[in-house]
Amino acid sequence: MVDHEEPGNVRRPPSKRIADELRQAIDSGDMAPGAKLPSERDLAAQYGTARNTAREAVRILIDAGLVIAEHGRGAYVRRPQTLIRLGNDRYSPKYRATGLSPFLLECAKQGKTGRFEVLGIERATPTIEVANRLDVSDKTKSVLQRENIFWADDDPVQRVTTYIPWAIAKGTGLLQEEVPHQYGIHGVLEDQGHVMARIREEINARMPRADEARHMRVPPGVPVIDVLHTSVDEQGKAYEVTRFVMRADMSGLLYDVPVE
Amino acid sequence: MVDHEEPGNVRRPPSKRIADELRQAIDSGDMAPGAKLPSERDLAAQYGTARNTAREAVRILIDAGLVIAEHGRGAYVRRPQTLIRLGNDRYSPKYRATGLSPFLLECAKQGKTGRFEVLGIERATPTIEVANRLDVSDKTKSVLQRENIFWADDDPVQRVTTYIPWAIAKGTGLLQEEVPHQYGIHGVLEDQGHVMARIREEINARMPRADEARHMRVPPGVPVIDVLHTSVDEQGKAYEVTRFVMRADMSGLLYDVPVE
DNA sequence: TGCCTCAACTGGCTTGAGCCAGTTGCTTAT
DNA sequence: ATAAGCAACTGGCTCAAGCCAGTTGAGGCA
Repeated sequence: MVDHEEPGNVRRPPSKRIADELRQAIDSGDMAPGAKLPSERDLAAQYGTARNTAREAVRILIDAGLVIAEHGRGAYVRRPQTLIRLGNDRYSPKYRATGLSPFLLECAKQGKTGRFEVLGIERATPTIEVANRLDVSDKTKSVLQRENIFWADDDPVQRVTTYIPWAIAKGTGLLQEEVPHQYGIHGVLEDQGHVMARIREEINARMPRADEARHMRVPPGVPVIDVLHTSVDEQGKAYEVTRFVMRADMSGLLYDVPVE
Repeated sequence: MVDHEEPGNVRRPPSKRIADELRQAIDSGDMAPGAKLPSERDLAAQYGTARNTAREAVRILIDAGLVIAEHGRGAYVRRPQTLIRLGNDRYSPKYRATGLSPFLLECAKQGKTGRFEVLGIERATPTIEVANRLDVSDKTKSVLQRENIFWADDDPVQRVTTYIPWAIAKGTGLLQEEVPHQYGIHGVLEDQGHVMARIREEINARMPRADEARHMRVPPGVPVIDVLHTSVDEQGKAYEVTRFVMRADMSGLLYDVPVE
Protein backbone atom coordinates (compact mmCIF):
# COMPACT_ATOMS: atom_id res chain seq x y z
CA MET A 1 0.00 0.00 0.00
CA VAL A 2 1.42 3.33 -1.06
CA ASP A 3 0.43 6.71 0.27
CA HIS A 4 0.87 9.67 -2.00
CA GLU A 5 0.92 11.95 0.99
CA GLU A 6 -0.86 14.88 -0.49
CA PRO A 7 -1.49 17.84 1.74
CA GLY A 8 0.24 16.66 4.89
CA ASN A 9 -0.83 18.15 8.17
CA VAL A 10 0.35 21.60 7.28
CA ARG A 11 -2.23 23.99 5.93
CA ARG A 12 -5.02 21.43 6.25
CA PRO A 13 -8.15 23.52 6.60
CA PRO A 14 -9.84 23.21 10.02
CA SER A 15 -13.05 21.74 8.57
CA LYS A 16 -11.09 18.94 6.95
CA ARG A 17 -9.03 18.40 10.06
CA ILE A 18 -12.17 17.92 12.12
CA ALA A 19 -13.63 15.66 9.45
CA ASP A 20 -10.43 13.60 9.44
CA GLU A 21 -10.54 13.06 13.16
CA LEU A 22 -14.19 12.09 13.13
CA ARG A 23 -13.64 9.80 10.18
CA GLN A 24 -10.78 8.13 11.94
CA ALA A 25 -12.94 7.60 15.01
CA ILE A 26 -15.55 5.97 12.81
CA ASP A 27 -13.10 3.80 10.86
CA SER A 28 -11.36 2.62 14.01
CA GLY A 29 -14.64 1.72 15.63
CA ASP A 30 -14.31 4.27 18.41
CA MET A 31 -17.61 5.57 17.15
CA ALA A 32 -19.74 2.55 16.38
CA PRO A 33 -22.55 2.50 13.82
CA GLY A 34 -25.53 4.30 15.28
CA ALA A 35 -23.36 6.42 17.59
CA LYS A 36 -24.29 10.06 17.88
CA LEU A 37 -21.78 12.68 16.82
CA PRO A 38 -21.24 15.73 19.01
CA SER A 39 -23.63 18.51 18.04
CA GLU A 40 -22.35 21.12 15.62
CA ARG A 41 -22.22 23.68 18.38
CA ASP A 42 -20.26 21.32 20.62
CA LEU A 43 -17.80 20.46 17.89
CA ALA A 44 -17.24 24.13 17.18
CA ALA A 45 -16.57 24.86 20.85
CA GLN A 46 -14.33 21.83 21.16
CA TYR A 47 -12.14 22.83 18.22
CA GLY A 48 -12.38 26.56 18.74
CA THR A 49 -13.96 27.26 15.38
CA ALA A 50 -17.17 28.82 14.15
CA ARG A 51 -20.23 26.64 14.03
CA ASN A 52 -20.21 26.78 10.24
CA THR A 53 -16.77 25.24 10.18
CA ALA A 54 -17.83 22.33 12.37
CA ARG A 55 -20.93 22.01 10.22
CA GLU A 56 -18.75 21.80 7.13
CA ALA A 57 -16.79 18.96 8.73
CA VAL A 58 -19.94 16.97 9.37
CA ARG A 59 -21.11 17.62 5.87
CA ILE A 60 -17.95 16.12 4.44
CA LEU A 61 -18.78 12.89 6.26
CA ILE A 62 -22.39 13.02 5.10
CA ASP A 63 -21.25 13.39 1.50
CA ALA A 64 -18.90 10.45 1.98
CA GLY A 65 -21.85 8.35 3.08
CA LEU A 66 -20.48 7.78 6.56
CA VAL A 67 -22.93 9.85 8.57
CA ILE A 68 -26.61 10.63 8.44
CA ALA A 69 -28.03 13.85 9.86
CA GLU A 70 -31.51 13.99 11.37
CA HIS A 71 -33.09 17.38 11.74
CA GLY A 72 -33.72 18.21 15.36
CA ARG A 73 -32.12 15.00 16.62
CA GLY A 74 -28.46 14.92 15.72
CA ALA A 75 -25.98 13.32 13.35
CA TYR A 76 -25.32 9.61 13.57
CA VAL A 77 -22.78 7.15 12.23
CA ARG A 78 -24.59 5.32 9.48
CA ARG A 79 -25.52 1.71 10.14
CA PRO A 80 -24.56 -0.80 7.48
CA GLN A 81 -27.71 -1.98 5.72
CA THR A 82 -28.54 -5.53 4.84
CA LEU A 83 -27.99 -5.93 1.15
CA ILE A 84 -30.55 -7.18 -1.29
CA ARG A 85 -28.44 -8.91 -3.93
CA LEU A 86 -29.81 -9.22 -7.41
CA GLY A 87 -28.23 -12.30 -8.99
CA ASN A 88 -27.90 -13.21 -12.64
CA ASP A 89 -29.76 -16.40 -11.73
CA ARG A 90 -32.91 -14.37 -11.09
CA TYR A 91 -34.16 -15.32 -14.53
CA SER A 92 -33.37 -18.98 -14.06
CA PRO A 93 -36.27 -21.41 -14.51
CA LYS A 94 -35.32 -22.94 -11.17
CA TYR A 95 -37.12 -20.10 -9.39
CA ARG A 96 -40.45 -21.15 -10.84
CA ALA A 97 -40.69 -23.96 -8.33
CA THR A 98 -40.59 -21.53 -5.40
CA GLY A 99 -43.55 -19.52 -6.66
CA LEU A 100 -41.82 -16.38 -5.41
CA SER A 101 -40.10 -13.74 -7.45
CA PRO A 102 -36.34 -13.56 -6.85
CA PHE A 103 -36.65 -10.13 -5.26
CA LEU A 104 -39.22 -11.27 -2.74
CA LEU A 105 -37.15 -14.38 -2.08
CA GLU A 106 -34.06 -12.30 -1.39
CA CYS A 107 -36.04 -10.05 0.94
CA ALA A 108 -37.34 -13.05 2.82
CA LYS A 109 -33.75 -14.31 3.12
CA GLN A 110 -32.83 -11.00 4.81
CA GLY A 111 -35.84 -11.19 7.10
CA LYS A 112 -37.67 -8.41 5.31
CA THR A 113 -41.06 -8.19 3.73
CA GLY A 114 -40.80 -7.40 0.05
CA ARG A 115 -43.55 -5.94 -2.05
CA PHE A 116 -43.89 -3.93 -5.19
CA GLU A 117 -46.04 -1.13 -6.41
CA VAL A 118 -47.04 -0.46 -10.00
CA LEU A 119 -46.32 3.16 -10.90
CA GLY A 120 -47.64 3.08 -14.40
CA ILE A 121 -48.27 1.02 -17.51
CA GLU A 122 -48.48 2.64 -20.90
CA ARG A 123 -47.68 2.47 -24.54
CA ALA A 124 -44.77 4.88 -24.92
CA THR A 125 -41.99 6.23 -27.08
CA PRO A 126 -38.68 4.71 -25.95
CA THR A 127 -35.42 6.55 -25.48
CA ILE A 128 -32.80 6.00 -28.17
CA GLU A 129 -30.89 3.83 -25.76
CA VAL A 130 -33.81 1.43 -25.35
CA ALA A 131 -34.91 1.66 -28.98
CA ASN A 132 -31.46 0.65 -30.21
CA ARG A 133 -31.36 -2.41 -28.03
CA LEU A 134 -34.85 -3.56 -29.03
CA ASP A 135 -34.41 -2.57 -32.68
CA VAL A 136 -37.60 -0.48 -32.72
CA SER A 137 -38.34 3.13 -33.60
CA ASP A 138 -37.55 5.92 -31.18
CA LYS A 139 -40.00 8.25 -32.91
CA THR A 140 -43.25 6.37 -32.33
CA LYS A 141 -45.04 4.69 -29.45
CA SER A 142 -43.25 1.47 -30.23
CA VAL A 143 -43.01 -0.08 -26.78
CA LEU A 144 -45.09 -1.11 -23.82
CA GLN A 145 -43.58 0.42 -20.70
CA ARG A 146 -44.22 -0.87 -17.18
CA GLU A 147 -42.77 0.93 -14.20
CA ASN A 148 -42.57 -0.50 -10.67
CA ILE A 149 -41.04 0.32 -7.36
CA PHE A 150 -39.82 -2.49 -5.15
CA TRP A 151 -39.90 -2.16 -1.38
CA ALA A 152 -38.13 -4.04 1.39
CA ASP A 153 -40.18 -3.39 4.52
CA ASP A 154 -40.68 0.38 4.42
CA ASP A 155 -37.71 1.22 2.24
CA PRO A 156 -38.01 1.75 -1.49
CA VAL A 157 -35.05 -0.13 -2.91
CA GLN A 158 -35.35 -0.34 -6.68
CA ARG A 159 -37.12 1.44 -9.48
CA VAL A 160 -37.66 -0.98 -12.32
CA THR A 161 -38.83 -0.01 -15.80
CA THR A 162 -39.54 -2.70 -18.36
CA TYR A 163 -39.83 -2.10 -22.11
CA ILE A 164 -41.36 -4.59 -24.53
CA PRO A 165 -41.83 -3.97 -28.25
CA TRP A 166 -45.47 -3.17 -28.87
CA ALA A 167 -45.49 -5.69 -31.71
CA ILE A 168 -44.84 -8.37 -29.10
CA ALA A 169 -46.90 -7.01 -26.22
CA LYS A 170 -50.01 -6.20 -28.24
CA GLY A 171 -52.99 -8.28 -27.23
CA THR A 172 -51.19 -10.16 -24.46
CA GLY A 173 -52.92 -8.43 -21.58
CA LEU A 174 -49.64 -6.87 -20.43
CA LEU A 175 -51.35 -3.48 -20.47
CA GLN A 176 -53.33 -4.59 -17.43
CA GLU A 177 -51.88 -4.14 -13.99
CA GLU A 178 -52.35 -7.82 -13.18
CA VAL A 179 -50.03 -9.91 -15.34
CA PRO A 180 -52.10 -12.76 -16.83
CA HIS A 181 -49.60 -15.54 -16.21
CA GLN A 182 -48.42 -17.69 -13.35
CA TYR A 183 -44.76 -16.98 -14.14
CA GLY A 184 -45.15 -13.25 -14.63
CA ILE A 185 -44.16 -11.15 -17.58
CA HIS A 186 -41.57 -13.62 -18.74
CA GLY A 187 -44.17 -16.37 -18.68
CA VAL A 188 -46.29 -14.34 -21.08
CA LEU A 189 -43.31 -13.65 -23.34
CA GLU A 190 -42.36 -17.30 -23.37
CA ASP A 191 -45.87 -18.19 -24.52
CA GLN A 192 -45.27 -15.77 -27.38
CA GLY A 193 -42.27 -17.83 -28.41
CA HIS A 194 -39.59 -15.73 -26.71
CA VAL A 195 -37.52 -18.09 -24.62
CA MET A 196 -34.73 -16.39 -22.74
CA ALA A 197 -31.40 -17.76 -23.85
CA ARG A 198 -28.98 -15.04 -22.77
CA ILE A 199 -29.05 -11.82 -20.83
CA ARG A 200 -26.86 -8.81 -21.37
CA GLU A 201 -26.49 -6.32 -18.55
CA GLU A 202 -24.75 -2.96 -18.73
CA ILE A 203 -23.89 -1.61 -15.31
CA ASN A 204 -23.08 1.89 -14.16
CA ALA A 205 -23.04 3.76 -10.88
CA ARG A 206 -23.78 7.42 -10.38
CA MET A 207 -25.42 9.85 -8.02
CA PRO A 208 -29.22 9.73 -8.18
CA ARG A 209 -31.16 12.24 -10.23
CA ALA A 210 -33.42 14.55 -8.25
CA ASP A 211 -36.58 12.55 -8.96
CA GLU A 212 -34.85 9.28 -8.18
CA ALA A 213 -33.64 10.59 -4.85
CA ARG A 214 -37.21 11.58 -4.05
CA HIS A 215 -38.91 8.40 -5.18
CA MET A 216 -36.47 6.06 -3.52
CA ARG A 217 -35.65 8.29 -0.57
CA VAL A 218 -31.95 7.98 -1.29
CA PRO A 219 -30.05 9.59 1.58
CA PRO A 220 -27.29 12.09 0.76
CA GLY A 221 -23.95 10.47 0.06
CA VAL A 222 -25.48 7.33 -1.42
CA PRO A 223 -25.13 6.51 -5.12
CA VAL A 224 -27.39 4.36 -7.27
CA ILE A 225 -26.54 1.37 -9.42
CA ASP A 226 -28.01 1.65 -12.88
CA VAL A 227 -28.48 -1.65 -14.74
CA LEU A 228 -29.68 -1.81 -18.31
CA HIS A 229 -30.82 -5.38 -18.86
CA THR A 230 -31.57 -6.95 -22.25
CA SER A 231 -33.22 -10.36 -22.73
CA VAL A 232 -32.16 -12.26 -25.83
CA ASP A 233 -33.95 -15.29 -27.24
CA GLU A 234 -32.53 -18.41 -28.85
CA GLN A 235 -32.37 -16.68 -32.22
CA GLY A 236 -30.19 -13.97 -30.75
CA LYS A 237 -33.01 -11.43 -30.91
CA ALA A 238 -33.56 -8.91 -28.11
CA TYR A 239 -37.20 -8.86 -27.04
CA GLU A 240 -37.22 -7.09 -23.69
CA VAL A 241 -35.23 -4.37 -21.94
CA THR A 242 -35.41 -3.47 -18.28
CA ARG A 243 -33.71 -0.66 -16.44
CA PHE A 244 -33.05 -1.24 -12.76
CA VAL A 245 -32.12 1.76 -10.65
CA MET A 246 -31.13 0.59 -7.20
CA ARG A 247 -30.13 2.33 -3.99
CA ALA A 248 -26.52 1.29 -3.58
CA ASP A 249 -26.70 1.27 0.22
CA MET A 250 -29.41 -1.38 0.20
CA SER A 251 -28.59 -3.44 -2.82
CA GLY A 252 -25.89 -5.00 -4.92
CA LEU A 253 -25.43 -7.46 -7.74
CA LEU A 254 -24.08 -10.96 -7.99
CA TYR A 255 -22.93 -12.76 -11.11
CA ASP A 256 -21.99 -16.40 -11.01
CA VAL A 257 -21.24 -17.34 -14.58
CA PRO A 258 -19.26 -19.80 -16.65
CA VAL A 259 -16.12 -18.74 -18.50
CA GLU A 260 -16.83 -19.21 -22.19
CA MET B 1 -44.10 8.50 -14.52
CA VAL B 2 -45.41 9.73 -11.22
CA ASP B 3 -44.26 12.80 -9.37
CA HIS B 4 -44.67 12.86 -5.63
CA GLU B 5 -44.43 16.63 -5.67
CA GLU B 6 -42.67 17.13 -2.42
CA PRO B 7 -41.93 20.65 -1.34
CA GLY B 8 -43.50 22.54 -4.22
CA ASN B 9 -42.27 26.01 -4.97
CA VAL B 10 -43.31 27.44 -1.65
CA ARG B 11 -40.65 27.66 1.02
CA ARG B 12 -37.99 26.20 -1.24
CA PRO B 13 -34.73 27.60 0.14
CA PRO B 14 -32.96 30.04 -2.21
CA SER B 15 -29.89 27.82 -2.59
CA LYS B 16 -32.05 24.95 -3.78
CA ARG B 17 -34.04 27.20 -6.04
CA ILE B 18 -30.87 28.39 -7.76
CA ALA B 19 -29.62 24.83 -7.99
CA ASP B 20 -32.93 23.73 -9.51
CA GLU B 21 -32.75 26.36 -12.20
CA LEU B 22 -29.15 25.58 -13.07
CA ARG B 23 -29.91 21.86 -13.08
CA GLN B 24 -32.80 22.42 -15.41
CA ALA B 25 -30.59 24.43 -17.75
CA ILE B 26 -28.14 21.56 -17.78
CA ASP B 27 -30.74 18.83 -18.26
CA SER B 28 -32.47 20.71 -21.07
CA GLY B 29 -29.19 21.26 -22.84
CA ASP B 30 -29.32 25.04 -22.48
CA MET B 31 -25.98 24.65 -20.78
CA ALA B 32 -24.03 22.11 -22.77
CA PRO B 33 -21.29 19.89 -21.35
CA GLY B 34 -18.19 21.99 -20.87
CA ALA B 35 -20.19 25.20 -20.51
CA LYS B 36 -19.06 27.58 -17.81
CA LEU B 37 -21.44 28.45 -15.01
CA PRO B 38 -21.77 32.06 -13.89
CA SER B 39 -19.25 32.85 -11.17
CA GLU B 40 -20.44 32.55 -7.59
CA ARG B 41 -20.35 36.31 -7.23
CA ASP B 42 -22.38 36.77 -10.40
CA LEU B 43 -24.97 34.21 -9.36
CA ALA B 44 -25.33 35.89 -6.00
CA ALA B 45 -25.87 39.29 -7.60
CA GLN B 46 -28.27 37.83 -10.16
CA TYR B 47 -30.47 36.22 -7.52
CA GLY B 48 -30.00 38.86 -4.88
CA THR B 49 -28.48 36.50 -2.32
CA ALA B 50 -25.23 36.31 -0.43
CA ARG B 51 -22.29 34.71 -2.18
CA ASN B 52 -22.44 31.79 0.25
CA THR B 53 -25.94 30.99 -0.89
CA ALA B 54 -24.97 30.93 -4.55
CA ARG B 55 -21.96 28.88 -3.58
CA GLU B 56 -24.22 26.40 -1.83
CA ALA B 57 -26.30 26.06 -5.00
CA VAL B 58 -23.25 25.21 -7.07
CA ARG B 59 -22.14 22.75 -4.45
CA ILE B 60 -25.40 20.87 -4.71
CA LEU B 61 -24.71 20.32 -8.39
CA ILE B 62 -21.14 19.30 -7.68
CA ASP B 63 -22.33 16.70 -5.18
CA ALA B 64 -24.82 15.43 -7.74
CA GLY B 65 -21.95 14.90 -10.16
CA LEU B 66 -23.27 17.41 -12.69
CA VAL B 67 -20.66 20.11 -12.31
CA ILE B 68 -16.95 20.28 -11.71
CA ALA B 69 -15.32 23.28 -10.03
CA GLU B 70 -11.81 24.37 -10.92
CA HIS B 71 -10.03 26.61 -8.49
CA GLY B 72 -9.30 29.98 -10.03
CA ARG B 73 -11.00 29.13 -13.32
CA GLY B 74 -14.69 28.57 -12.76
CA ALA B 75 -17.32 25.85 -12.53
CA TYR B 76 -18.17 23.83 -15.60
CA VAL B 77 -20.86 21.41 -16.68
CA ARG B 78 -19.21 18.04 -16.51
CA ARG B 79 -18.45 16.34 -19.81
CA PRO B 80 -19.59 12.76 -20.15
CA GLN B 81 -16.53 10.52 -20.11
CA THR B 82 -15.87 7.67 -22.44
CA LEU B 83 -16.53 4.53 -20.51
CA ILE B 84 -14.08 1.72 -20.11
CA ARG B 85 -16.35 -1.31 -19.84
CA LEU B 86 -15.08 -4.37 -18.02
CA GLY B 87 -16.84 -7.39 -19.51
CA ASN B 88 -17.31 -10.83 -18.06
CA ASP B 89 -15.57 -12.11 -21.19
CA ARG B 90 -12.32 -10.52 -20.05
CA TYR B 91 -11.17 -13.91 -18.75
CA SER B 92 -12.12 -15.70 -21.93
CA PRO B 93 -9.36 -17.64 -23.69
CA LYS B 94 -10.28 -15.83 -26.89
CA TYR B 95 -8.33 -12.80 -25.71
CA ARG B 96 -5.08 -14.72 -25.77
CA ALA B 97 -4.91 -14.41 -29.52
CA THR B 98 -4.81 -10.61 -29.33
CA GLY B 99 -1.79 -10.55 -27.05
CA LEU B 100 -3.36 -7.61 -25.24
CA SER B 101 -5.02 -7.60 -21.87
CA PRO B 102 -8.75 -6.83 -22.01
CA PHE B 103 -8.24 -3.51 -20.23
CA LEU B 104 -5.66 -2.32 -22.73
CA LEU B 105 -7.87 -3.55 -25.56
CA GLU B 106 -10.83 -1.59 -24.24
CA CYS B 107 -8.68 1.52 -23.88
CA ALA B 108 -7.50 1.16 -27.46
CA LYS B 109 -11.13 0.83 -28.54
CA GLN B 110 -11.84 4.18 -26.88
CA GLY B 111 -8.80 5.76 -28.47
CA LYS B 112 -6.89 5.92 -25.24
CA THR B 113 -3.54 4.63 -24.18
CA GLY B 114 -3.84 2.17 -21.34
CA ARG B 115 -1.06 1.24 -18.96
CA PHE B 116 -0.71 -0.09 -15.49
CA GLU B 117 1.54 0.53 -12.58
CA VAL B 118 2.49 -2.01 -9.91
CA LEU B 119 1.92 -0.52 -6.47
CA GLY B 120 3.15 -3.43 -4.46
CA ILE B 121 3.62 -7.18 -4.25
CA GLU B 122 3.83 -8.92 -0.94
CA ARG B 123 2.93 -11.89 1.14
CA ALA B 124 0.14 -10.63 3.37
CA THR B 125 -2.63 -11.42 5.82
CA PRO B 126 -5.97 -11.26 4.03
CA THR B 127 -9.13 -9.62 5.28
CA ILE B 128 -11.84 -11.98 6.51
CA GLU B 129 -13.79 -11.27 3.36
CA VAL B 130 -10.99 -12.50 1.15
CA ALA B 131 -9.96 -15.32 3.49
CA ASN B 132 -13.48 -16.75 3.49
CA ARG B 133 -13.69 -16.84 -0.26
CA LEU B 134 -10.29 -18.48 -0.65
CA ASP B 135 -10.75 -20.79 2.33
CA VAL B 136 -7.47 -19.71 3.94
CA SER B 137 -6.56 -18.30 7.35
CA ASP B 138 -7.17 -14.65 8.13
CA LYS B 139 -4.64 -14.77 10.97
CA THR B 140 -1.47 -15.60 9.05
CA LYS B 141 0.29 -14.38 5.93
CA SER B 142 -1.67 -16.86 3.87
CA VAL B 143 -1.90 -14.99 0.57
CA LEU B 144 0.18 -13.34 -2.07
CA GLN B 145 -1.17 -9.86 -2.70
CA ARG B 146 -0.51 -7.84 -5.85
CA GLU B 147 -1.81 -4.31 -6.18
CA ASN B 148 -2.00 -2.36 -9.41
CA ILE B 149 -3.41 0.86 -10.73
CA PHE B 150 -4.71 1.01 -14.29
CA TRP B 151 -4.53 4.21 -16.28
CA ALA B 152 -6.29 5.39 -19.41
CA ASP B 153 -4.13 8.17 -20.81
CA ASP B 154 -3.48 10.33 -17.74
CA ASP B 155 -6.47 9.23 -15.68
CA PRO B 156 -6.22 6.56 -13.04
CA VAL B 157 -9.32 4.44 -13.61
CA GLN B 158 -9.11 1.29 -11.51
CA ARG B 159 -7.33 0.03 -8.46
CA VAL B 160 -6.97 -3.71 -8.69
CA THR B 161 -5.83 -5.97 -5.87
CA THR B 162 -5.30 -9.66 -6.49
CA TYR B 163 -5.08 -12.31 -3.77
CA ILE B 164 -3.72 -15.81 -4.36
CA PRO B 165 -3.32 -18.43 -1.62
CA TRP B 166 0.34 -18.63 -0.71
CA ALA B 167 0.16 -22.41 -1.02
CA ILE B 168 -0.54 -21.91 -4.72
CA ALA B 169 1.65 -18.89 -5.42
CA LYS B 170 4.76 -20.16 -3.63
CA GLY B 171 7.65 -20.73 -5.97
CA THR B 172 5.84 -19.57 -9.09
CA GLY B 173 7.71 -16.30 -9.47
CA LEU B 174 4.55 -14.31 -8.83
CA LEU B 175 6.40 -12.39 -6.14
CA GLN B 176 8.39 -10.70 -8.88
CA GLU B 177 7.07 -7.64 -10.57
CA GLU B 178 7.39 -9.23 -13.99
CA VAL B 179 4.91 -12.11 -14.34
CA PRO B 180 6.80 -15.08 -15.76
CA HIS B 181 4.19 -16.12 -18.31
CA GLN B 182 2.98 -15.08 -21.72
CA TYR B 183 -0.67 -15.10 -20.57
CA GLY B 184 -0.13 -13.26 -17.32
CA ILE B 185 -1.08 -14.31 -13.83
CA HIS B 186 -3.82 -16.61 -15.04
CA GLY B 187 -1.37 -18.33 -17.34
CA VAL B 188 0.80 -19.14 -14.34
CA LEU B 189 -2.18 -20.38 -12.35
CA GLU B 190 -3.31 -22.55 -15.24
CA ASP B 191 0.12 -24.17 -15.34
CA GLN B 192 -0.41 -24.98 -11.67
CA GLY B 193 -3.55 -26.91 -12.63
CA HIS B 194 -6.09 -24.16 -11.90
CA VAL B 195 -8.22 -23.79 -14.98
CA MET B 196 -10.87 -21.12 -14.69
CA ALA B 197 -14.30 -22.69 -15.05
CA ARG B 198 -16.55 -20.08 -13.45
CA ILE B 199 -16.29 -16.59 -12.05
CA ARG B 200 -18.33 -15.12 -9.25
CA GLU B 201 -18.52 -11.35 -8.94
CA GLU B 202 -20.11 -9.42 -6.12
CA ILE B 203 -20.83 -5.82 -7.08
CA ASN B 204 -21.43 -2.77 -4.92
CA ALA B 205 -21.33 0.97 -5.42
CA ARG B 206 -20.38 3.53 -2.79
CA MET B 207 -18.57 6.82 -2.33
CA PRO B 208 -14.80 6.42 -2.42
CA ARG B 209 -12.78 6.19 0.76
CA ALA B 210 -10.36 9.05 1.36
CA ASP B 211 -7.33 7.12 0.12
CA GLU B 212 -9.20 5.86 -2.93
CA ALA B 213 -10.26 9.37 -3.85
CA ARG B 214 -6.64 10.44 -3.63
CA HIS B 215 -5.10 7.52 -5.54
CA MET B 216 -7.62 7.57 -8.34
CA ARG B 217 -8.25 11.33 -8.31
CA VAL B 218 -11.98 10.74 -8.03
CA PRO B 219 -13.73 14.08 -8.43
CA PRO B 220 -16.37 15.05 -5.87
CA GLY B 221 -19.82 13.70 -6.66
CA VAL B 222 -18.47 10.56 -8.31
CA PRO B 223 -18.96 7.12 -6.72
CA VAL B 224 -16.86 4.01 -7.19
CA ILE B 225 -17.90 0.54 -8.28
CA ASP B 226 -16.49 -2.14 -6.02
CA VAL B 227 -16.24 -5.62 -7.54
CA LEU B 228 -15.11 -8.62 -5.56
CA HIS B 229 -14.16 -11.24 -8.11
CA THR B 230 -13.57 -14.93 -7.36
CA SER B 231 -12.09 -17.43 -9.84
CA VAL B 232 -13.32 -20.99 -9.47
CA ASP B 233 -11.71 -24.03 -11.09
CA GLU B 234 -13.30 -27.12 -12.60
CA GLN B 235 -13.45 -28.77 -9.19
CA GLY B 236 -15.47 -25.86 -7.85
CA LYS B 237 -12.53 -24.62 -5.77
CA ALA B 238 -11.80 -20.89 -5.46
CA TYR B 239 -8.13 -20.19 -6.14
CA GLU B 240 -7.95 -16.43 -6.73
CA VAL B 241 -9.77 -13.32 -5.57
CA THR B 242 -9.46 -9.86 -7.06
CA ARG B 243 -10.99 -6.63 -5.87
CA PHE B 244 -11.60 -4.00 -8.52
CA VAL B 245 -12.33 -0.47 -7.37
CA MET B 246 -13.29 1.63 -10.35
CA ARG B 247 -14.14 5.28 -10.89
CA ALA B 248 -17.78 5.16 -11.86
CA ASP B 249 -17.52 8.16 -14.18
CA MET B 250 -14.94 6.43 -16.34
CA SER B 251 -15.92 2.83 -16.15
CA GLY B 252 -18.74 0.36 -16.06
CA LEU B 253 -19.38 -3.35 -16.31
CA LEU B 254 -20.90 -5.59 -18.93
CA TYR B 255 -22.21 -9.10 -18.48
CA ASP B 256 -23.33 -11.15 -21.44
CA VAL B 257 -24.19 -14.54 -20.03
CA PRO B 258 -26.35 -17.58 -20.70
CA VAL B 259 -29.47 -18.26 -18.66
CA GLU B 260 -28.86 -21.51 -16.86
C1' DT C 1 10.29 39.14 -30.11
C1' DG C 2 9.98 37.30 -25.84
C1' DC C 3 9.68 37.38 -21.10
C1' DC C 4 7.94 39.35 -16.71
C1' DT C 5 4.82 41.51 -13.74
C1' DC C 6 0.66 42.56 -12.05
C1' DA C 7 -4.29 43.45 -11.82
C1' DA C 8 -8.54 41.33 -12.03
C1' DC C 9 -10.87 37.52 -11.99
C1' DT C 10 -11.98 32.73 -10.26
C1' DG C 11 -13.15 29.33 -6.39
C1' DG C 12 -11.72 27.76 -1.19
C1' DC C 13 -12.48 28.57 3.43
C1' DT C 14 -13.59 30.90 7.65
C1' DT C 15 -16.01 34.04 10.84
C1' DG C 16 -19.90 35.20 13.97
C1' DA C 17 -24.26 36.47 13.85
C1' DG C 18 -29.24 35.35 13.38
C1' DC C 19 -33.61 33.07 12.48
C1' DC C 20 -36.29 28.87 11.35
C1' DA C 21 -37.93 24.16 12.17
C1' DG C 22 -37.92 19.55 13.96
C1' DT C 23 -37.45 16.69 18.51
C1' DT C 24 -37.53 15.64 23.28
C1' DG C 25 -38.65 15.58 27.87
C1' DC C 26 -40.14 18.10 31.81
C1' DT C 27 -43.70 20.84 33.97
C1' DT C 28 -48.03 22.28 34.71
C1' DA C 29 -52.94 22.46 34.52
C1' DT C 30 -56.86 19.80 34.07
C1' DA D 1 -53.60 9.93 35.34
C1' DT D 2 -53.53 12.45 31.33
C1' DA D 3 -52.80 15.87 28.14
C1' DA D 4 -51.18 20.43 26.83
C1' DG D 5 -47.60 23.42 26.63
C1' DC D 6 -43.19 25.03 26.91
C1' DA D 7 -38.06 25.24 27.20
C1' DA D 8 -33.94 23.56 25.57
C1' DC D 9 -31.87 21.07 22.60
C1' DT D 10 -30.92 19.56 17.62
C1' DG D 11 -29.80 20.54 12.50
C1' DG D 12 -31.16 23.77 8.13
C1' DC D 13 -30.22 27.88 6.00
C1' DT D 14 -28.88 32.55 5.29
C1' DC D 15 -26.23 36.83 5.68
C1' DA D 16 -22.19 40.06 4.94
C1' DA D 17 -17.68 40.40 5.36
C1' DG D 18 -12.90 39.05 4.78
C1' DC D 19 -8.64 36.73 3.45
C1' DC D 20 -6.22 33.14 0.74
C1' DA D 21 -4.82 30.84 -3.53
C1' DG D 22 -5.08 29.46 -8.28
C1' DT D 23 -5.64 31.41 -13.30
C1' DT D 24 -5.54 34.48 -17.09
C1' DG D 25 -4.49 38.03 -20.03
C1' DA D 26 -2.96 42.73 -20.87
C1' DG D 27 0.80 45.78 -20.76
C1' DG D 28 5.36 47.05 -20.38
C1' DC D 29 10.14 46.23 -20.32
C1' DA D 30 14.37 44.22 -22.12
